[in-house]
Amino acid sequence: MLNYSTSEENYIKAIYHLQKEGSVTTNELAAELQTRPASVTDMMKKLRTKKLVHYEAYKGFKLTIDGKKLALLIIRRHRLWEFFLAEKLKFSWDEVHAVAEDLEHVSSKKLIDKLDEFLGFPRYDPHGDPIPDANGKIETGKQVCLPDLPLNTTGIVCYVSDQSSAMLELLSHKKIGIGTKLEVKKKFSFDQSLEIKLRQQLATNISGDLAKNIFVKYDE
Amino acid sequence: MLNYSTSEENYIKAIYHLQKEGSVTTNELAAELQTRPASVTDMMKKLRTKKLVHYEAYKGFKLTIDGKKLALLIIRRHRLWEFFLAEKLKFSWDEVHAVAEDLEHVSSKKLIDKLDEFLGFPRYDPHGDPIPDANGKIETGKQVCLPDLPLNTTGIVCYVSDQSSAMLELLSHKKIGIGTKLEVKKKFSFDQSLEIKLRQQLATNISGDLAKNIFVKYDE
DNA sequence: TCTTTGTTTTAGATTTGTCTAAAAAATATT
DNA sequence: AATATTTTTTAGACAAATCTAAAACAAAGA
Repeated sequence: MLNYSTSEENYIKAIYHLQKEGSVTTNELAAELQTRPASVTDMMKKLRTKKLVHYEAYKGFKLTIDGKKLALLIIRRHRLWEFFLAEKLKFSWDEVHAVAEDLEHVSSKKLIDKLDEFLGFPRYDPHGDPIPDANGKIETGKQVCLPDLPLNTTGIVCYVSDQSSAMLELLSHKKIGIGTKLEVKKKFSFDQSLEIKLRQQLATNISGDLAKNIFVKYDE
Repeated sequence: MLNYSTSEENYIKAIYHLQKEGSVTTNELAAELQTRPASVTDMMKKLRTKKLVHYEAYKGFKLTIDGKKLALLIIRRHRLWEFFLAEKLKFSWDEVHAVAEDLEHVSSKKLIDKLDEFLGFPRYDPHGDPIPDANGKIETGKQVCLPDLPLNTTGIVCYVSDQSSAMLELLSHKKIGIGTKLEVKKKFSFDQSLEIKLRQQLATNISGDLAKNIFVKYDE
């Protein structure tokens, strides 16, 4: 894999994030990167000659296979550093992003793969976003704790952080386990309790304490 | 502390390393940084306006107080990352430098101070060079294991890595302890054994196995 | 001291990434 | 369909960091 400038990497990453589907426009990219449309056009020409984007004048851009690979590599670096900062250096949830923005451009492959190993091959960053593996494979969807599941979005329970018998007793009584599908219908700010829909039917209430320990996967 | 470009930081670091004493010349710096004398002159004018170096045309350069502070900060980052790479990511001794060259330019103060804490406030990097603390204080001298002590240079024993009773018995028999002054007079490649001078007088022989576990401080 | 040699600086060009302002193309409106 | 609006691209400029080639300066030798 060749080496790319910080600027090139930031463009590639931004296209990846915007390119949920369809292609990305000049103005969208300029807004995302806090830059001017003219700068975007300049950079797109360069990334086209490097075969990282498909681009024809006035027709928007899409990542090529190579561009997508590069994007996933940068995201891998970013999310591994975020995990490191939160887990090992005890940065708070909201501080990790800014620092990872810088660290993600350090390009040593060995560094990232060893960091991955050191961290125990984590699968999600501190925001619940999946971390691509060394081959660029990435899970679809996101993993968050139950209070962070958007309203009326189906999530699948995938992990429970507190494994005490008291916790497990409560869960089995409510018939919630790994793989259970659920939706959050309402959040009560008073006590952080949630009203959820279980297996497309039953409505139940869950305390804030319980909800914090339940992790679910969902598709954005 | 303001923010400086990677290039500016590399110049500052290079001046610090060359500026053992006296001032640094254009050609010296150009050689150190693998660049051209003309580029050095250009950069020196810039660093002068930023008050990081003292510089008059044709008279060489010296770091200002601020320049020295910045140099020590960069060296702190570099050596902490080296320690991290060797200690946590299990990079080998000779691989850490290149990667740390990139990491050292990530400028978050909080990152470095938290990394320092995470690593347990190490005092020496994997090459035995001292790590400046958060205030920019740095020890003079270097810490290495005995086989790496240059010939005919006085070192002071400061640490013994293997603390087994067999090891300590051998050391006390040879009257070597923390604080003992010694010099290496000869190294035998056949078995890595050393001939050393103890307390400015006695000559003794030390096996390679023993020598590897004895750490000494010395001034360069 | 004058001259030669070597070092350092200047002048001008290049590359990368950005910008502004104007032109061109695409899209929307009447 | 013709016109107005918005989007995108081009053209030309700029700052940072570098380079080459030439000029200026300093140091050393005759």
